[in-house]
Amino acid sequence: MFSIGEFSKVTNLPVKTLRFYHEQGVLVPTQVDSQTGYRYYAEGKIETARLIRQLRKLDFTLADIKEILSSYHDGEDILEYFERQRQTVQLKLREYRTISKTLDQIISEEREARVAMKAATYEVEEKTVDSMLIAGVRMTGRYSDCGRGFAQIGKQYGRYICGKALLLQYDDEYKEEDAEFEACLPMRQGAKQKGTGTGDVTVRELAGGRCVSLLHKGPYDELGRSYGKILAYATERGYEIQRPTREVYIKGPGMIFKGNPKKYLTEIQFLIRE
Amino acid sequence: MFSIGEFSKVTNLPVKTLRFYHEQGVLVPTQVDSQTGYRYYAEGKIETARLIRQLRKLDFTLADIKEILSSYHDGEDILEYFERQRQTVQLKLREYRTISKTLDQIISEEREARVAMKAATYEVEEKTVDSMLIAGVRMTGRYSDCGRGFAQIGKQYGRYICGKALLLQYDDEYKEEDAEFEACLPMRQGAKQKGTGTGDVTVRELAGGRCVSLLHKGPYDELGRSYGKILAYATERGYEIQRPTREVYIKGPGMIFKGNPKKYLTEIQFLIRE
DNA sequence: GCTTGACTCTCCTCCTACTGGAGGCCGTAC
DNA sequence: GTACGGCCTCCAGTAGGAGGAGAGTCAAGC
Repeated sequence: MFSIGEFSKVTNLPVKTLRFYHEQGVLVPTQVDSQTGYRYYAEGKIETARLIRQLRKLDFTLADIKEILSSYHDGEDILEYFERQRQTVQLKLREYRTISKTLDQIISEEREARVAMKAATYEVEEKTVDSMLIAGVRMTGRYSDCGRGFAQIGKQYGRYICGKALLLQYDDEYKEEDAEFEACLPMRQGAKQKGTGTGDVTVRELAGGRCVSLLHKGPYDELGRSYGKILAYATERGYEIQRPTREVYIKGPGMIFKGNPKKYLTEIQFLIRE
Repeated sequence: MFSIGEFSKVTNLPVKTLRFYHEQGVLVPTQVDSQTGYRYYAEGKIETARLIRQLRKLDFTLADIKEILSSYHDGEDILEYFERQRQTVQLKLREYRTISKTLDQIISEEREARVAMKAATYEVEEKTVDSMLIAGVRMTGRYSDCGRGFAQIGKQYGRYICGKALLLQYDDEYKEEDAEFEACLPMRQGAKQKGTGTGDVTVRELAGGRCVSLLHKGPYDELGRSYGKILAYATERGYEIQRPTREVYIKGPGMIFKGNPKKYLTEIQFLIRE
């Protein structure tokens, strides 16, 4: 017979835990001195303790363990317990996988935005953009409603998204109310048109080409100034601007944080005919 | 201003939870009626509530959320919180992955054993065994000490194990005390000799071939009877038995459960020269 | 002004699997 | 005599709520 302290050393279970297991009826001492209340464990209990430790490592609850220990003598229903446990664990696993992915995405987005912020000159530049696969929703109304479009794409093609949101503007002039635009998200290869073609989300290749580009830092209602600047640049050089023009949301109100509008970063792109 | 019930509907947070968040100082109502104690939330709190929900979905603790919410106004330390959180989540993810794997392994072993139990005829059979890659520990002593050998292999090559444990017996006769045997575990391709060759664990190909085989059901100390049976069969047919002979532990005392010795299943294999 | 039913309040307990600590009993060694 | 180690019970706390009791409050209908 072991005293609780000795048994604790033998089984690697803390004394507190042994007392707790006794209270819960999971691992009952062989004998309890009715005078002193001292617990004594027979040698055979070591095996039970080992078993409990193993099952706890597999994240079984104490209630399950108690059941397993009692039904264990009978027969072979053990497999069922393990299968149920596997289900439980798989569930948690999936949860954490999702969380981990989301966290990774947020972190890398934030990092990219930070790099872009550092490298930005806020001067008009000329560069080449590649063509890319996009999913887009054509809308008419206020620009501020574009969020609904992004949400719709996210819902249908969420797992294909592979870059920053952009907006295609089809109007020749600035319109407050009935603007024609398209909310777009870049897609990974493999994204395919899903809808029946009721005109909601279309997946297609967006052509690239030579363009003038300007980074705008600040809230969206100050975009006008930057548009003036880039337009002046293009006109000065006699560039012919192709519709639709593009806005790329390098850093805006994210999924989690709305962030500070003064730190929003938007790239304006005018594709030009050469 | 919303009452707690209205705010609950707007934010999809249970009333209980809102009260709890108030108590914890995470989401404090805009105003509390000092007479009635009624909580009232301004519209601006909806955004905060949404943010808290998102962060909870990412498994941040309430304490973290409280900190994030307060430091959020200042600036950009947010990334650090997310990185720490990712670490935490990765840890849990790894834990559950390990558990899930172990559970899968136990379940499939148990299933296999059950199938073997059903299909078993307990008659001597002739069959062909394939050659396989094994890790083995040569030992001298009692058979019952073989557990130490398996443990040693498990420690060094645990992740390569891909089948049932087996025992090679090098003696010509049955020995109680100074038996010569080797505890072996089948290895996946890719397992390579690790040790410096002090003679502990060796990894090598174990040749296959034609053999006579008998399934023994019951405790190990009753193996003798089955050995008698298979030996009689081989002698009768004039087969020449090759050393070492083999025992394959189809079902024995598992990692978790010792199980009922009466249900242990062991295959005896005698390779024969043709 | 009164009643009724829906809301809301505080306070308590419960969940899991322990951990930490206070205060006290028992036996032994010095 | 006392210091020490081992053991006991009981209480509190952890994270993030859920469930419920009993009492007060609000708004609408009569």
